[in-house]
Amino acid sequence: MKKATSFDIAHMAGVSQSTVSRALSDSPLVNKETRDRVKQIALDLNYKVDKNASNLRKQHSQTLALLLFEDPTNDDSLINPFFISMLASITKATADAGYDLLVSFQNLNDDWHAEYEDSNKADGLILLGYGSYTDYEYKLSQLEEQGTRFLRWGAPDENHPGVSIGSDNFLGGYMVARHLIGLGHRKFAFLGEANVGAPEFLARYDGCQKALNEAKVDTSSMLQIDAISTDLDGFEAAEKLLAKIDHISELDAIVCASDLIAMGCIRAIKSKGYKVPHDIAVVGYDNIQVSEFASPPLTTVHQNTLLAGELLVGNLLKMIKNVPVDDLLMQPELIIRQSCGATSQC
Amino acid sequence: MKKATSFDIAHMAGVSQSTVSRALSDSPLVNKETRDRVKQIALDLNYKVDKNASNLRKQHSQTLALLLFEDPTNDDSLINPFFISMLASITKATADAGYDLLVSFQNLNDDWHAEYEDSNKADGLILLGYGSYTDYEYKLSQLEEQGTRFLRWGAPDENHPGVSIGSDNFLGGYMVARHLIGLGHRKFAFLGEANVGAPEFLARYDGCQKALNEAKVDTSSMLQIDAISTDLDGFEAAEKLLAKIDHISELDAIVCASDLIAMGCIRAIKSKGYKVPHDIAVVGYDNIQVSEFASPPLTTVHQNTLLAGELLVGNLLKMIKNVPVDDLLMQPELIIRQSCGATSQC
DNA sequence: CTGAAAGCGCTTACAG
DNA sequence: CTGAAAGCGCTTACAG
Repeated sequence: MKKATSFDIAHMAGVSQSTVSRALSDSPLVNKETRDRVKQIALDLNYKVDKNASNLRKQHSQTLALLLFEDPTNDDSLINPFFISMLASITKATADAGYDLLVSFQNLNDDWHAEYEDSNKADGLILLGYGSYTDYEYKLSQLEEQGTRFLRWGAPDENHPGVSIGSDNFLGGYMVARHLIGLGHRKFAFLGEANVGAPEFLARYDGCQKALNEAKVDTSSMLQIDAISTDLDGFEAAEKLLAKIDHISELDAIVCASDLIAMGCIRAIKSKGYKVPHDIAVVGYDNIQVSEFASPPLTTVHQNTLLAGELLVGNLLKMIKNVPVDDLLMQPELIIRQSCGATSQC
Repeated sequence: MKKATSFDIAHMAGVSQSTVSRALSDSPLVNKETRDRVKQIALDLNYKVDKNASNLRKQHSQTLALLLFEDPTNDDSLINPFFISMLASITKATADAGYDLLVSFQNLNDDWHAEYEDSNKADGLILLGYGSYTDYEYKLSQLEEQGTRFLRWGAPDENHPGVSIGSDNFLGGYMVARHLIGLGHRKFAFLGEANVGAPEFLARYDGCQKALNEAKVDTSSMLQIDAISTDLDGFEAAEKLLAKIDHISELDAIVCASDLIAMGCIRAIKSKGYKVPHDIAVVGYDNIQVSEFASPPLTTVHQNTLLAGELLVGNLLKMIKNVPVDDLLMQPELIIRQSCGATSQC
């Protein structure tokens, strides 16, 4: 059976096709009785407005595109749990706004910047990725040049084109260190890259440093080992760290740049026969689901992904309506569990 | 700047608009030089074919829709990790096939069945949901009646309309029990719903029973406590279970219908001062990421989500091309870790 | 309140 | 190998 068109409805209702279109879009221009009749027939025929035709005519798609890209050094079968959480909230917020969501995993090398808005597949883009945006800053500029509406998840940065929404990683790192200092810890190590290639991690590291400096803790000999956000890298980084010291007592606390790193770190510590937090405190970042079930449960920093998704979608929609929008920095929240030694049940 | 159209390109290339269209779609009908010239101009202008126009004309959308729905009794901010894994693999497989993916979280009550294909937003649907399909069997029938191409994730079932791809939960449950029996366990309990409302769980339960019967284990007094797939429900179900017995030695092994249930179960056992697997073995199902980092690491059943995604997308694409497609049952895989007492490091 | 008409930007028979 | 033309199914000025 061929799909019904607005002409079919018009014929059956004894009105013009224009009237059908108006009735179906609840135009106040059409007589209530006519409208109800048309709507009933549409319902009976299971008629749905053809989106392609409608979008072509209206010159927009009523859909948003979510471009997810991860550090290609990561195993791509394993999506960062934090992203997943964002994905879920963006999906929800998009649906709530009456838009469709096109989801796409992008390789950093692909020609992703061009595909979506230009072809009218989406009215705007959300860019979600870890790591340094410098790698594809050129692409962002191009996006902007083309007049594409896009919003980036990440720290606002004057040097980057476009507007962004991000979580205050500096503050998060600061909060973590303040908390550990308050618990009496003084000898710190940091696991995770702390360079411009990983701006989120670097900000966490810097925030940490600030708290230590404020507390007059000597950080000149503070150890830092690179690790990307995986359990395995965390494990290996912790092993390297442990190999560098003579005795576990040389360290009070290990600040990990992410929960995944912390999970691996705890594994490595345990495998050497040490106990967390008895021998050493470990904290993570992200509050991924695993962190709650870790042993011991991980003290970490929570980012409100639900709010983030709503903000991302809400502001992108504003941009599409040509409402100017500012960068946004969200406040993280410290989640205190057992791994730092703060609670009794260790 | 207004977006370039194929007419603009035609004008600049000094050819007709038809030729531009042909050149851009690599039609062999057009002279190589003409084609190259047209393509170069398109590149210079950053021209992209308008999808709405193209789709309208071709009468298909080159996109697939993924409809995710969960048991509404679940907290909807928490997506089942197994789904997430499926989502990732479906996204990838869809992209590999050159299709776009529309993602949507559905409420079981919504009018989801009608929206997608009828409006030409998608060429086909993938339905992904836990629980019983009987609730919305009517909607599936309607989908079929309308000639919508759709594929369901779940156990093939003669009573359900449409074709499905699923994992053999009965076999998974059977494998788990066989393994535990081989380890010498005889006194079993099952945590998770085992009724028609949760067909996946029921199949796991039944498979378990079969192995026990084959091994001549008396199952007449086997305890079973309902739980949906959350950590909290697992915790509460385990507490109920523990309250029903006089001493932990009355139980050898607890088979949990999902990893999330198992996580809660282990927490409950530990909180009572017992040790897993020393005092009692616990196994899960799904092999979600958490299971590996659990303490002790969880013995569980892995479902190959990567393959599942490829199969789902591949077969849906076949259906769209009117190639007949059969139901598929995938083989699960037992993942042996410490929680069952099989490995030394307990 | 309603209808006839134009046009969104393509693809693809049809004709040469 | 190329072009003129039709038409996909809508929405929305325009005219009444």
